[in-house]
Amino acid sequence: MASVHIRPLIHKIRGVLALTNEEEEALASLPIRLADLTKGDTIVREGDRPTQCCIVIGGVTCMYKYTGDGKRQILILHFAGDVPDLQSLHLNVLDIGIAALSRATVAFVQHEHIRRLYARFPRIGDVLWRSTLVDASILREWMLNIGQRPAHARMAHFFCEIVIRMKLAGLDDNGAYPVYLTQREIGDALGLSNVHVNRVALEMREQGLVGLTRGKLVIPDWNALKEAADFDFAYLHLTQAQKSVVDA
Amino acid sequence: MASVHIRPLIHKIRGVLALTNEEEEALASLPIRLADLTKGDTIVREGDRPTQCCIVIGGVTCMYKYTGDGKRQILILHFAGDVPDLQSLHLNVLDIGIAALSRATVAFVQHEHIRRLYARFPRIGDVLWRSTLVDASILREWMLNIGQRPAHARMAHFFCEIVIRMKLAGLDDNGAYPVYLTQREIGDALGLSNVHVNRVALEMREQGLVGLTRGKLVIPDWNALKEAADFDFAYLHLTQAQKSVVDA
DNA sequence: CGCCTATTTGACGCAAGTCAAGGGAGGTGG
DNA sequence: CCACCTCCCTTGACTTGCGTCAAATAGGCG
Repeated sequence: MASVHIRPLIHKIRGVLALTNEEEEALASLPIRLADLTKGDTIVREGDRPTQCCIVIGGVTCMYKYTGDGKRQILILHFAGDVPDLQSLHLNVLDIGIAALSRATVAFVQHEHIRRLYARFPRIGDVLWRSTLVDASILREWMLNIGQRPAHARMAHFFCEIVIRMKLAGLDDNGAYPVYLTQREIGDALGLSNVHVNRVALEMREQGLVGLTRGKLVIPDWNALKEAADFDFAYLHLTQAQKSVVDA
Repeated sequence: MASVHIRPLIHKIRGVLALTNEEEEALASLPIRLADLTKGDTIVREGDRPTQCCIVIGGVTCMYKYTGDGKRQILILHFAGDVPDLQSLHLNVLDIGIAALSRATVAFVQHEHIRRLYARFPRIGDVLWRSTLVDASILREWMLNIGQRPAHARMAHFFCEIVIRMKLAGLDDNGAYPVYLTQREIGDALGLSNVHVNRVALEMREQGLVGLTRGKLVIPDWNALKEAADFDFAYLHLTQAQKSVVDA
């Protein structure tokens, strides 16, 4: 009973590795449980001990964490093909929560099935491990961003990353990117207040760096944005195949 | 030619896994090249394509990253037994630099030897993978710390983590912890200016939360510090064995 | 049309940055 | 053994980026 839903994951893996038919079939026949989510739905919470991983099929999800006095930091976003809580395979208590930031579809796969897949196809295991390392690299860049860059560059950098990662996931809608982020959420991701995000966003709009209307992100001048962001691809660890997708 | 130098790594792995004699011997006979470093020495830099990993044997090292205009963010510290650039096994270009923050000894192991070790002893491979996930968890907590906590709590949190991780590595010198951090370095780790670190550090000293003299960190009142830090262990993913070390 | 949520705007305050200068402490060389 | 140099810590005065509070629009949706 091969599933068409798993396609985004296969697409993502293909960016790193040329899959054999056998491997692809094994992926396609992973037993999954689908869930449709609306904006704001929680997928897993801090302290959970999941027995399954979650694969993003469509929409945007975020990993987040709260301080004791209720301030939220959004740690990373995930798009179609990403597996946000792959770590739960090795760390049994979750240190983070994951929620949907837009309407989203996710697929749940029991750990045992992933482990069995690894055992049969170590190359797939390696790619998944690799993807956790790329996520860690993204975290590091965000930390640099939040710790050292002023609000303007910080936001620009955030948008640069989103654009590239959405392009990779095939979510480019003719130069518009359907993130459905509120300014409050952007603030939680950047360590800024919603009010300040608003001020900076208006400024960036005037400068023709980004447009953000009705949840769609538009970049009128990529080079200007990249410049403002002090942006360097390297941390995304793109393969040759992925680079050509991004450049297109 | 079994090496005594690798002990800290074995110690760390033992915190997670009871090693068989065979496994331990394989670890002890890993071919390594030792290097003695002085404070400030660079181990690897952004853009490198290493063919080896680096194991911290003694001292403190840090992973860091610079913005285009020369501001440094320290991303994570590493102590005896840690393997800071394990990621280089799967990602061939480094997105970060690593340097010594004190006099330090590190051991270099060629990738191929680590891969061979994995192949023979998958359990060791799993523990090493796990350790990259714990590092990622630490990064996430730092991001929350930098993004959402005010300077006072931020610093307190930083010290809490250092104490626990140094205890785990067996570096507790009767309640004093030999970090050799300058206030500038602490600032680079916390996204604060050195001047502000100084002001907050003095305040914390007056409150009896931490003492930091001649590179030795002393915690007069652990509970008070923990309280001030909004600190929760969970993100360190300690095993039962490790918890009992920390509580001691 | 009316409600709810998100964006926008303004006024104000503060945490933290910047600049600059002085004082220690450790290391080095004459 | 002293003189000097170099970091680092400390302090003060001043500035500013960003947060907070509060209220006024503007959109989307039932």
